Amino acid sequence: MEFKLSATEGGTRARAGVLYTSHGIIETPVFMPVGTAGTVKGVHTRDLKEDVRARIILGNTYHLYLRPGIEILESAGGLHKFNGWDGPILTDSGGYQVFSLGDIRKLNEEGVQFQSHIDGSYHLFTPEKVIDIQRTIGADIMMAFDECTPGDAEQSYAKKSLDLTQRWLERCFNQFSKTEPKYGHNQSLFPIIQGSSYANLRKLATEHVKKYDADGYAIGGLSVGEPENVMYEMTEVVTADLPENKPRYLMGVGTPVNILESIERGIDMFDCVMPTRNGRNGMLFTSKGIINIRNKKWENNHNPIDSNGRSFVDHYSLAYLRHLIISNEMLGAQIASQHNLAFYLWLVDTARKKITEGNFKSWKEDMVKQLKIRL
RNA sequence: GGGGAGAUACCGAAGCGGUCAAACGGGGCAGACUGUAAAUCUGUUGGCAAUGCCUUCGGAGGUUCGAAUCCUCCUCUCCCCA
Repeated sequence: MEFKLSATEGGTRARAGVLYTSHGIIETPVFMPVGTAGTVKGVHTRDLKEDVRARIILGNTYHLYLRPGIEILESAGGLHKFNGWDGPILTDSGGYQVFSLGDIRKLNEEGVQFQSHIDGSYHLFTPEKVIDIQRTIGADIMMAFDECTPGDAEQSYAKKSLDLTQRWLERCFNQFSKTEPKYGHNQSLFPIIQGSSYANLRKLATEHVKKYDADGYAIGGLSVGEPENVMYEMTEVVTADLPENKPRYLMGVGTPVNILESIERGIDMFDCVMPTRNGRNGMLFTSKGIINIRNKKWENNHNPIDSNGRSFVDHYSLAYLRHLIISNEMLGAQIASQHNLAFYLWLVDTARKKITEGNFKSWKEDMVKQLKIRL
């Protein structure tokens, strides 16, 4: 995998680049729709590609391992064949589930024992196993197995957690070098920088991951309960020390404002469930601000969802979408998800364009104001 | 014509002498959601000058210190038999 910077903007750390993968090129900054269980919920791959214009999507190791199971994925010929998405795929390692599954998992040096949220059965994830599973899934970008440390962790715990993540990283890279891709395309492994809300730990973590000379670097453990300004501070601390010639991925972030602020701080890649999950729950992101489509005020508004939107679903009316969401009609969730994703991709595409033109910063300032408005 | 059951807030439905402005569902209204245990979850839902007051449980009377709850009459609905 190769990454080339194509433009930077003076006075900021914003960058535009191109990431070359076996399944196609990815222009950055990029937003990657989350497809946990092998599907970006409610959106067809054709629409993802042609309408949303997604360049890469996510899958999740933990969820795919539990269902459909790696045997099925292997016999399908990998996730690309299984779900029909022929573009690049990034898989999260299950590290986030170490965080989000809270009380149904146990963590020790060897790895994490999970209790399946589906049937309660016990499963052990180790760094080695997680690499093996991601080999079988066939992800273009695999993520290291980490502990996603909560944003409000005590420094002593954050340090202990970071140390564990670092020992696991060593084991991930060992297993990575001992194994081969299964389907004839290249796979990369990205380390994840932890350190909770402590700048000194984040710096240590950044120095540590650089030793692996990976194809890209991820920042994890942000947007997990810490204040927004802390998230930006931590991002700055890390991007200051990362190599310029490798992509930086800020995991799980975020709101449209978070994304613009983080692009300014030198991030190239993002993913977040927000456009799909919040979309299903009635929240629309637009270039004019945020809409809660369930609110009564949209009941009789027959204007398009987003007159500036570039998705074909944007011509549906606000009143119609409200009706669908209120009635729990599945088309409502589909339209809202597709609209939001198309908006997110428009946002990063436009950011890229502005960086290339050298006027990102001023555009960003205006957009941030607009994006915070509740319509 | 005879016998029986019932009428509770926007809807359905508990409650059957005080702790009832009234459980629980649904619907309505609003909020949350950041590497997806989420088409989920939370709050609220008689009125008001609101740590209190006012009006409410089909209608009108009555019993009682006190009634959605007991009694009388009326109105309406449903079921069974002719």
